Amino acid sequence: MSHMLYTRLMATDRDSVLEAAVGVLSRRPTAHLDEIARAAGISRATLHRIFPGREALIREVGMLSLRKFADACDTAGIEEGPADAALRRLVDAVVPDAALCAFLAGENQLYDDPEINDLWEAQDARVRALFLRGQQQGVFRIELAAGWLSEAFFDLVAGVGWAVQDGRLAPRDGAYSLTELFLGGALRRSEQS
Amino acid sequence: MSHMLYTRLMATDRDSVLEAAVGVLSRRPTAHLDEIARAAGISRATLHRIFPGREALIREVGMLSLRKFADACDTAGIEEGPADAALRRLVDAVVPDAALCAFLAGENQLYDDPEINDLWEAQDARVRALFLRGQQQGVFRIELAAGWLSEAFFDLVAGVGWAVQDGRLAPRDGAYSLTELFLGGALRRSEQS
DNA sequence: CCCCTTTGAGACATTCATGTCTCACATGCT
DNA sequence: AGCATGTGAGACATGAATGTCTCAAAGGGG
Repeated sequence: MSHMLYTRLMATDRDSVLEAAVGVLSRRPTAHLDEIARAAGISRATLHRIFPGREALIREVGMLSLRKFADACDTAGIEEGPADAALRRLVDAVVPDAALCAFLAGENQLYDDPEINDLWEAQDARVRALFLRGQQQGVFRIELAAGWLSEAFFDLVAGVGWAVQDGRLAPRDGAYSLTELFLGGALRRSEQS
Repeated sequence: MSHMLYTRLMATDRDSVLEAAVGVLSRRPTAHLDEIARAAGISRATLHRIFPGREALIREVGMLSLRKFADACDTAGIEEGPADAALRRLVDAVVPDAALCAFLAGENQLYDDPEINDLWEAQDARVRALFLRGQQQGVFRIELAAGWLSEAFFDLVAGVGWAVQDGRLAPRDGAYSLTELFLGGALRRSEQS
């Protein structure tokens, strides 16, 4: 009985620790465990009790980030309807977790793990497919490779994550700024489409 | 006499080592000194003779990167003429050294150094001023904050650096892809401006 | 041809983050 | 109150990367 309760408490604890870890690691990938533990409000000993070691912690953060990104793609339904509308939905779904994407972008060592790499590859393929579909639908420019659009999109999502974390961008401006710049570009147009 | 010759040799050596270091560090900020030395084609001992230690090496790479970026801003003449044309010139000037920007973006610890931070602040201010001028000239959209445009621009430059380094983007496509996406956005427009 | 300088390879000490352990304390339940 | 479990603080060992040294070899200049 108490076992199940502990399990549930541990679960929420794990996630809250992981989110605190993202906050630190997305900004400083080499942060010490002391720092991460302090950010999570626990001691280094407890951190070690939850995760066997640094490697495991990083891995778990990566898995959480990828899971959340996959969830965002699901809720946004990026394979449904017009590609531009799908992308707008994706932005809205993913910007709240932009810090996770910033972490994924900065922690290249993550992709040494085959499972992580496969998961990432799968999500990346989904996004690439979205851009490819958009080009076939005639809503995205065909002069820019779908792979580049996908890559640039991730870069900007990560950029929003960093900017919000450092207070250079208001959280509520994130989605708008990202969507407008990515879809519309920086140039002002006399003739509005 | 031989002294001056040595000095010159050392100087070119320093720069070539720094460039090799950028190649490694922009992708893996935690790379060991062995790795960096091997990438530069020298031994760890010689690396230590040129730079007192890891910290100094990182610092020098940061200084070189900032210097090169400042040079790119100078050659592009970003404070001259229409802002959109200035930005195109800046892209052309900076894309060859995009890996350096990728390094600057990933090595946040760099900015603990006041001198580095000041140099960066100065360049960032120049780019922000460019976007602000563009907005005043009516060529850049005013719905997007100049600070955000500047930040997103750096993110995309770094993204180009990473993509080129990993072979996901052809070097000669870098400038075009960056300019077109950043200025024009991903959306295709029926009425071409 | 000899000497000077630089380099590379390796051994060695040192530092620091990590991983492991113990113990005292707090909290929650019976 | 008594007990059990989880936690924090700290000591300690370990391992890896760094910093320092020596020495033999290579290359260049006089």
